[in-house]
Amino acid sequence: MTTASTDAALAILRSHGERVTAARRAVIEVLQPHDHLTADEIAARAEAAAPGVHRTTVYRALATLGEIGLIAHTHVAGSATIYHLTADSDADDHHELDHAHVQCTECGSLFNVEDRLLAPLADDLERQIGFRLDVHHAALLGVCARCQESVASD
Amino acid sequence: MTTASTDAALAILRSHGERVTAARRAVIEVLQPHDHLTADEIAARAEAAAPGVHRTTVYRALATLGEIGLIAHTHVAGSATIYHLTADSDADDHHELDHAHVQCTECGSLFNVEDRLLAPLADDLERQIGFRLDVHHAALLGVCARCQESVASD
DNA sequence: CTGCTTGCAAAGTGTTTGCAGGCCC
DNA sequence: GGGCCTGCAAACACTTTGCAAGCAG
Repeated sequence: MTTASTDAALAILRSHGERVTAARRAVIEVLQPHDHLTADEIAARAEAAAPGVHRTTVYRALATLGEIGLIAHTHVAGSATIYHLTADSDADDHHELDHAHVQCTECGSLFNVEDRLLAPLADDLERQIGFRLDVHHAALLGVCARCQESVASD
Repeated sequence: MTTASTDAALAILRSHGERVTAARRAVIEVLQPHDHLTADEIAARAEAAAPGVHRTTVYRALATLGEIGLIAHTHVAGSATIYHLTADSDADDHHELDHAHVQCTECGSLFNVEDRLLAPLADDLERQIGFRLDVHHAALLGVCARCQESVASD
């Protein structure tokens, strides 16, 4: 399950003139089953596939893979950025539909929002100020259903 | 220009059982003319009104004023949170319409987006998953018109 | 072999916390 | 005066950078 799509991703890596290393392979493999991991979580789990991978290396691998477009990241308010594979990186494409993230400022939970819901907004922005919105790049904030009884803060 | 609305804000502060101090007054005054300041920028400018105000104190003042609802903040990707007064805090209410922020991942520029554009999305989220969106709380990311010729990164 | 990648250490942001003293009410 | 606020120092979480050694191609 991992190997097939991982190899596809590595092939893309190579085709961009980048070297295939244990660290980069580990990062991709770790992201396969888990979509919302922080750099530290990735580093921790990568230990299994590539003992000794340093957090620094994970950050650098994430940057490289991100430039190529194999992975993307989402900024979440007040805590670590989360990373995920893009559809491109997954040969099997058994991926769920692309989605944006909304985060509850109370409990921190992340929810997925279908891109479709954000399309009208993106269109408006493009038309009005020429701004090309990337709906995946930052989490939208608010309060989830479960937390709406409690008071608000951050 | 500052004094009138500042006093109104301070009255609200007092009415919440909080003490009115030089540091808190300075934070409010500094935010009056400038809407998008980071904690550090606020601390730097507050020096004028209240010499010696420490960054730490600014953070604590911002937290307190935020809990009361006099100010709000917006998380921007990869850099410092920006703070602004809320409509409540401004007696004169000569405020521009409330707006959300979109940020260019290339040049870092911030743009305002009328809340109106985000209303349909907020409604959808509320209906579908009971999530109450706070459109002001995090900046949306994308690429501005001027930067769209260049390549992308972050 | 050439030089892209890595590991380590250290620095860099942005923000928070512990504690003693100071000021608002 | 009592206790909330402040200043200072230090710690904190996350991320980046410099440099010598290592491995991919």
